[in-house]
Amino acid sequence: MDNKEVTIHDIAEILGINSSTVSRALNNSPRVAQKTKDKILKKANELGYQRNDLASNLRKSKTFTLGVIVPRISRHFFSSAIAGIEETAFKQGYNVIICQSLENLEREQSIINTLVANRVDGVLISISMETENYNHFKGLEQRNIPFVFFDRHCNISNTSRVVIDDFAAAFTATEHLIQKKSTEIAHFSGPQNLEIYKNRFKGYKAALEKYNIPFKEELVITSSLMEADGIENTKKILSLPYKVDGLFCANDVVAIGAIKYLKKIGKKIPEEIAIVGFSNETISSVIEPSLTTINQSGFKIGQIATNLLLKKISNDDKKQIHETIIVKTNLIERKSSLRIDKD
Amino acid sequence: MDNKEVTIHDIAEILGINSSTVSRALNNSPRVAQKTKDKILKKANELGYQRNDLASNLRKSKTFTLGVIVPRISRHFFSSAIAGIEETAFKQGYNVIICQSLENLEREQSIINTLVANRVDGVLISISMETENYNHFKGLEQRNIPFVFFDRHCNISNTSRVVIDDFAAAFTATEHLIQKKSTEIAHFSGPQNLEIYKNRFKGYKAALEKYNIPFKEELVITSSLMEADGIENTKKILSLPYKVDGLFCANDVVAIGAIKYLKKIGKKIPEEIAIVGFSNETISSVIEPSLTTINQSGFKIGQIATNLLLKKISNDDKKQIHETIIVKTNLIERKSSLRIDKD
DNA sequence: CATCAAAATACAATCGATTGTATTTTAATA
DNA sequence: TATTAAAATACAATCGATTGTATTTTGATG
Repeated sequence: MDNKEVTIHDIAEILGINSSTVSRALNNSPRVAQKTKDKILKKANELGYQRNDLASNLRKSKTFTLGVIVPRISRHFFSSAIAGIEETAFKQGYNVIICQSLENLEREQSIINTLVANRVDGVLISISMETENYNHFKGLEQRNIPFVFFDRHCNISNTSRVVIDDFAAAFTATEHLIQKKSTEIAHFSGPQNLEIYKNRFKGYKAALEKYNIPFKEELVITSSLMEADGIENTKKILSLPYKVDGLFCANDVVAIGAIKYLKKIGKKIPEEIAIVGFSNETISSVIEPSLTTINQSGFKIGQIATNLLLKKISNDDKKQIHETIIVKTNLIERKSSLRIDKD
Repeated sequence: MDNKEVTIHDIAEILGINSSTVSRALNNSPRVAQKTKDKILKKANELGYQRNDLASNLRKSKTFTLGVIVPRISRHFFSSAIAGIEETAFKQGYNVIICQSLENLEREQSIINTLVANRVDGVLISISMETENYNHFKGLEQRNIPFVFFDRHCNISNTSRVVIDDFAAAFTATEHLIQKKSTEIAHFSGPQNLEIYKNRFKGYKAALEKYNIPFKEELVITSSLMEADGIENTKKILSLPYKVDGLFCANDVVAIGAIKYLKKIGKKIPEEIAIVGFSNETISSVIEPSLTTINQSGFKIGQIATNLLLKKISNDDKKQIHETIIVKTNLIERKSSLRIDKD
């Protein structure tokens, strides 16, 4: 009836043996006789014993816990990545602490502090849109806590990352619009401190160049890529003195904002303007017209990143090996870019 | 350069003082002179000291951590609830560990074990579809770990819960279909071990009764409420020898499956069949026709549940107070039930 | 039955921070 | 300067489990 928790010492005392034997028995050590093990296990169950991981982890200085930091869990890409991370981690006996930065640098830093304070064995990170300084990651490095970036990485040297080829994917997306006869192609880009958006922008630009389409500054709009931004950005490109007939968005959410607004004002998609997004959110196949987009498997990226991290954790060598793994993407062609070829 | 972590003992030794003073200084205790505090803080920063929460929590037997168990984080309702939970918890200095049961009882049990082993101060739970036995919750009770159910609760006596009035909401939804001139109304229900689905079913039935519409067993189909179930269930009701002209779904996901299938085979929504869902997923306002649904504020429910839990945690009295808080819902009328009244 | 290696168990230090109590230092007062 | 209360700091036990080493027990062998 009392509030006190059952410890191995309680079990030891009741059975008249030493707590070290109880500990070893509960961990199924070969140093304890089977008969004793049985006795201890029985009593432990009887008392509802549950190991105190705080004490255990403290002693072992090992938590079998990974921290995961994502901008927000509600994004399809990230929740799939988390699924992949958890699956891989659980299989190898690791637990996962999921944290969302909500695109906020301060929160990202504070999360890292908490994870360090709780002595996680490693961290998987996809950085926030605000993240421009990398001191908090250096902190992890100094403390010898291995970490791996996935998707939204940053350009520190000597880090491991699992990413997609944003440049190539953006190139493909833009090329697709060109092939669908778009000639004035706008691009809704994200914060330029993030490598992924920088690279998507570069891919867009490179595709234009390949097809000798002049690059126009005013066709590129940088924003936080929220749905509301999609609406605002769209208004801007529609106010240009010429007709924009293609749009490549750095994510699906901003593309969906654009589609909603364009539909509202009666613009025909894809006839008047063809649109390609990025990420393949759940909603993208449902909206009408359905959104052509770059598909990146969050699940697979999560799995690969976790395996890489676990490898780093188990690698006792002082010198960390740093790897960059690039995961394939593909273009899913849907109705938002499906122009009937007129030739 | 060495791997060892900096502890208060290291700081103490360097400064030639006792570690207890260092501890008190870092916790800003009034028992330490300001001059000493400054000295200690400076040295701590210099060495990159970061408290070991494992040790601290062990000593204090308090973690300032809440566990949250949801079926899956990708559901809009749950990710909003988590947002509400985190906001409330952080404000009061608590951290949150998010866990997903993936609708799996075994995982739910294992998560609870992990949370107990890590000595969380309290748990917020929305149970899985498989959850039929409640022993793992009793375990929490025995260990004096306060917990609060939200949304998907279970009918154990003496527990706290934050829920919606599923009966009333379902009644409203069904009544709405009746007012829109539906007479043969099907219902896609979920596992009957969950109170919420039982109550939604009861609300559906009660509405039929009020309007003297005969209840038909074959119009109610129970499933896991996934999108694929929506398709299968729809096939079944379409194969009936009479025409079903209304459909009330116990969640949006199954409703979306139904809409997709009905569209595919060319059935007109809402003209031939009017549909109402439940939960107001993000996708529901985007699909065409947009889905009429019951809106439940996950964020608010999360906030309220957390406040209740924190109240229970800080309440040192042995006897726990158990409360049931009911949060309001509302019907959002969209196109899937928008029949032009013909009178 | 003595011997001895192997098996089983006990002892005690340890992980790093906290905290009640004891001791020392400080500074104010007579 | 002696006295003393208050302020500051030191000491040591503690949280609960783990683990290297020491000791005891067991049982097989000559």
